[in-house]
Amino acid sequence: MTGPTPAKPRVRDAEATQKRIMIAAKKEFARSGLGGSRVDDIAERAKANKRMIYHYFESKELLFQRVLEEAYTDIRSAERKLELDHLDAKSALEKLVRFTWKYYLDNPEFITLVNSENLHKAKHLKKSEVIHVVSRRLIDMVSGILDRGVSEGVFRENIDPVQLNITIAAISYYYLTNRFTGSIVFERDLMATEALEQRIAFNIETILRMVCKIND
Amino acid sequence: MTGPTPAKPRVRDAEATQKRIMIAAKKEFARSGLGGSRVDDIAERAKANKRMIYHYFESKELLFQRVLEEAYTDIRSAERKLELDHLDAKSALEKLVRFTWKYYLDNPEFITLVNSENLHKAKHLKKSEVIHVVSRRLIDMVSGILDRGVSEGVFRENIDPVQLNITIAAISYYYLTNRFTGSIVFERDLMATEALEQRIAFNIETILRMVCKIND
DNA sequence: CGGCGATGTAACGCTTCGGTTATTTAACGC
DNA sequence: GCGTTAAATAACCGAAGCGTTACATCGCCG
Repeated sequence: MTGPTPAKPRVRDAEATQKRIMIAAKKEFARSGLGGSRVDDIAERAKANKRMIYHYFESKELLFQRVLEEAYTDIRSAERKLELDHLDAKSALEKLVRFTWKYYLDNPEFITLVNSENLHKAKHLKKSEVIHVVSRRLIDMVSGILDRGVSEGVFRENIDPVQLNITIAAISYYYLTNRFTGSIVFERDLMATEALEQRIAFNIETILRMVCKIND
Repeated sequence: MTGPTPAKPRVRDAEATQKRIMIAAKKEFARSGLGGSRVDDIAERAKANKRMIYHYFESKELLFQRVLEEAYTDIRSAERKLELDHLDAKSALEKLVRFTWKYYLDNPEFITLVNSENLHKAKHLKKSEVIHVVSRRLIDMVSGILDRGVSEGVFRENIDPVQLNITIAAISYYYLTNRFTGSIVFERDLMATEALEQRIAFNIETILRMVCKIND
């Protein structure tokens, strides 16, 4: 990707400018949503000119679509790198739950982008081509773990992989996206270190008790 | 509140106007978020004048705060009307899970308002006085059910009522707030009647398996 | 080395939006 | 009925905000 001439410093670099715009846009969209973000702010943050945004991305909405697509392909690609196949089913599932939690925690912009997209009834994601390919692989992964768990005799039968997938995401996603109102409603700092540790432990237990035949 | 003269029809009715503004604002804020909503649109929808909004509510933000507060007191008051005390612990918990699901389903604006507030880091809810009172009652309610379940010998001990509360909300909330992107990612209509029935069943099972000592 | 497309800058235009001012009109006590 | 106060309207203002236009400059290839 860096090309055959990495030593040659280019003053004008189309690729680098686009990347800076994407990174800046992701941050801005995550901070303020699609409607709340300002194109001028994105340009400034990207150390680029507003004209460049329209040159490379055509419109604010198309830029948002690109950012959103990248966010989805990024998380799906990280999931695939987990290499869960060589683990026993229970360990694989626990690792997936842990991964999901940590990914949301480390990449809070993913959550905000998805929230913003749902406020717009997924009109941008609808136009995306790649989304189906990467999504199917995730479902297949969970489906595979479930099947393996049944063969091993540790998981219950006939669990819908989609429902499980949604639940794994839900228990981490909700906690983190609503951390501000949640900290007020429940009168405790949900982002304190011990609170976070307590939550991931609770989440693992929730999922394992859901799928496992026997619970200690 | 209606006063001693309910039969007398008043052309100018401060109370009614304020109520119309609140209802209109709730719809608009739910549809577009705080940033995406337009004060003019709220005024039009309320069949009032923009000046009236500023007269009664001072600013767009304070109007949002009032709408948000009302949304919270509404759901908490509905929860209290459930009368779960006379039920056995397991039935009470199942009823609460069903209620939460149905409430989010019937009042989608609650979810969008909370999302919008979290995008703003709960700056409006922070200023609210009533929120703590109504929230504490919810936690006490779940805490009571858990205690009763332990006495009855059906629930496990030492389950954190706050974590359980969060999880009950999460598994319904996430499914519904992300129904648009979810329907694309999972390639099925998450809002189809059978899909909704499947989900509530899955959610009840998730919660009961989490707290119950023995699962069939 | 010269021209041409790709990369970049700056300033502007037209609309929208939150909030205000000026003005009108209904209700109600006296 | 009449004057005062509260309720309501409409026209307006300044600031943003998205997107464009006009203009400059770099790099590359013939």
